[in-house]
Amino acid sequence: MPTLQDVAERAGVSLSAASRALSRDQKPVAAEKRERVLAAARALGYSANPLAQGLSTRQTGLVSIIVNHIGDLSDLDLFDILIGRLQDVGKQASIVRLGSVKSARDFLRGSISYHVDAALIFSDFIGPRQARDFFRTNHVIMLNGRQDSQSLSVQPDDAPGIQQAVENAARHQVETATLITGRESSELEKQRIAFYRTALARYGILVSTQLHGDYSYASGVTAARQIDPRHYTDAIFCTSDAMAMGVLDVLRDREDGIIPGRMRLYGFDNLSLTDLHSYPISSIGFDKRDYVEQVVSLLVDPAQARKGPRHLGVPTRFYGRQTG
Amino acid sequence: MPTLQDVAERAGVSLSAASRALSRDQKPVAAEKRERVLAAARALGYSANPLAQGLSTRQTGLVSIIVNHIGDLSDLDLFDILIGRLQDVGKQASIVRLGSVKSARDFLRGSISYHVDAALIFSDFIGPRQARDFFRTNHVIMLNGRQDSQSLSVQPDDAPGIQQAVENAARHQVETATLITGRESSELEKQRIAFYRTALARYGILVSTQLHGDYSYASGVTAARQIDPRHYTDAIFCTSDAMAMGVLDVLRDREDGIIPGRMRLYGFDNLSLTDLHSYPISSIGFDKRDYVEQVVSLLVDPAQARKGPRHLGVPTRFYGRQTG
DNA sequence: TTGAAAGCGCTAACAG
DNA sequence: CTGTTAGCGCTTTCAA
Repeated sequence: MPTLQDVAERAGVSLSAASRALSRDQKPVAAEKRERVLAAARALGYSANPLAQGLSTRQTGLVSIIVNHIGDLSDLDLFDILIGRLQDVGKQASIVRLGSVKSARDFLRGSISYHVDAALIFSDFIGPRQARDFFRTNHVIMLNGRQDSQSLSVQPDDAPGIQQAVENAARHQVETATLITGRESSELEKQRIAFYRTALARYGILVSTQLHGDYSYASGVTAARQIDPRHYTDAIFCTSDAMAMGVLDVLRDREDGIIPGRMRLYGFDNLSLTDLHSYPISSIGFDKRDYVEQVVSLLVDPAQARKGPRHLGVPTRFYGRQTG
Repeated sequence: MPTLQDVAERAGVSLSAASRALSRDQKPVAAEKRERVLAAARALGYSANPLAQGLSTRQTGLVSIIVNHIGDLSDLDLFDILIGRLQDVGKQASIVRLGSVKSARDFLRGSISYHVDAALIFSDFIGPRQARDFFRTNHVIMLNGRQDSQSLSVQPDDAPGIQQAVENAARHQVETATLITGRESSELEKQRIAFYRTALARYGILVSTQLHGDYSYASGVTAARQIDPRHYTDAIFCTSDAMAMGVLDVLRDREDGIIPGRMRLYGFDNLSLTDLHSYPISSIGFDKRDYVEQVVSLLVDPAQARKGPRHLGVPTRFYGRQTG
């Protein structure tokens, strides 16, 4: 592998001149010299060693994405866009799956993830304080809904989407609703439930039942089976599309049937799976590209990020499909 | 951040002694000295800088996963297991999404991915020769079905699963079948189609039609709409589950109905989505954990890998569900 | 066993 | 603008 030294020699310049010529920011180099260096680099097939660069500059070009595990359907669409955009701005994505790790801190400390330019925290195992302790970079972006005054974060604003969904229900004469939620341990989920209840109350819709799941398809199936058919309800609001899918499949099997007409079903996340003909579930979600842009904006200009608003929001909206 | 220097000073030993004491392989150090070093490291909360280590050892602990894009449903289950196992063996996964990159080579050269311990090629944009050119490591594992005598690879063996699926069809008196395939530009797909045709011929099942899709749900829908209802067929074999899902949704809407009874439907990939009640599609697939173990086995012991068989296989099998 | 010292490849002060 | 030089933090000879 050719080194910068080789390039410098071939171009007949000093090491530092070569370094400056190849630097991505404008450094003082005679135009003619720069040309010779670039030519030499090209001829040799030179490419800088990022490890050596990182050792000097403390920048690795790596961004860690910290998740519990992947396969949560709701994340997939997002990650593809996110990783693509990271690459656009010259960053590499490294995925850390905390689910299979005993101690997150020890694991991270030993790995290159400790030295990333930024860490994007999706895992709800990690709070803002821990996150700062877990990474050498002070550039941590909380995306799990947890945050404090020091941290940076991007968060969907659930209120508008929920408001729109409930308004849609009201417009269709819904009078009583069932709420199927996820883990109430999460602050985010608590807040979300509050939004639903407020919006429903505003339109005079009665919450007849509230059931708990864990966001998964299976838990949606379980919850739906608990709904007493004699206990009338006009609409079911789920805090994840996966649960709504489970609910839909159970309701289809029941003789009293469902949609459209008898009952309305609303999901959450706006998964691309809801485009499948068998799961035409009305949902609530945010624009993924918009969200990713917010994240990237915090990433590309750390200084700016520290001055501007630290907590960015992305509005959700209602996506109507057959079930709502 | 404490450095090795700090640890050495605190322990009252030389830099190199500290290095040896902390090394993961057995290096000659007096037992008592080692203890002091370890204690000092613990006290200081020391953790080695992987960049500096990498600069010396040329090992980064990073493994690149090269894909076209993520979101191909068939990969998701696999990646979760893969990333988890990589972490188990002390490697970090970095995902490179080629879809959004103009020149793969230039992109990789400039990034830390060029210096990874190993590269796992899922993207079918890259052949074995290019792969060797694209990474500094000679440790490239082809997982896209492309390979040559020099490369390492892991590949599902499609034959047994296809054989079993066709046998299942034959046992249920299937006499004519429709084949819905993906891009025939791929060698892998060509071979797969050959397996289907051979197996079908063996049982005297006639292939009445062959249609082309691109593995996606949408293309399955399109293909299914092209099937002439008057043109009788007992079974449809799709080379992806996503296409089979599209087919199923179209057939459901048709008055002549489908499954069970009239027609059998077989997918490919054994997606976890086929566990959804609405898509109970019989499929063909391999054991994901088994597959990942093969990959990891090539990874952990490079020397061994170079001696043993370079091309590892994982058998597929038939997974019966409602449609088959 | 041990420690001094020479790198690994690059960047950034610093003095011209 | 330029070249010299001192690191970045760690591993690994090499003599002792």
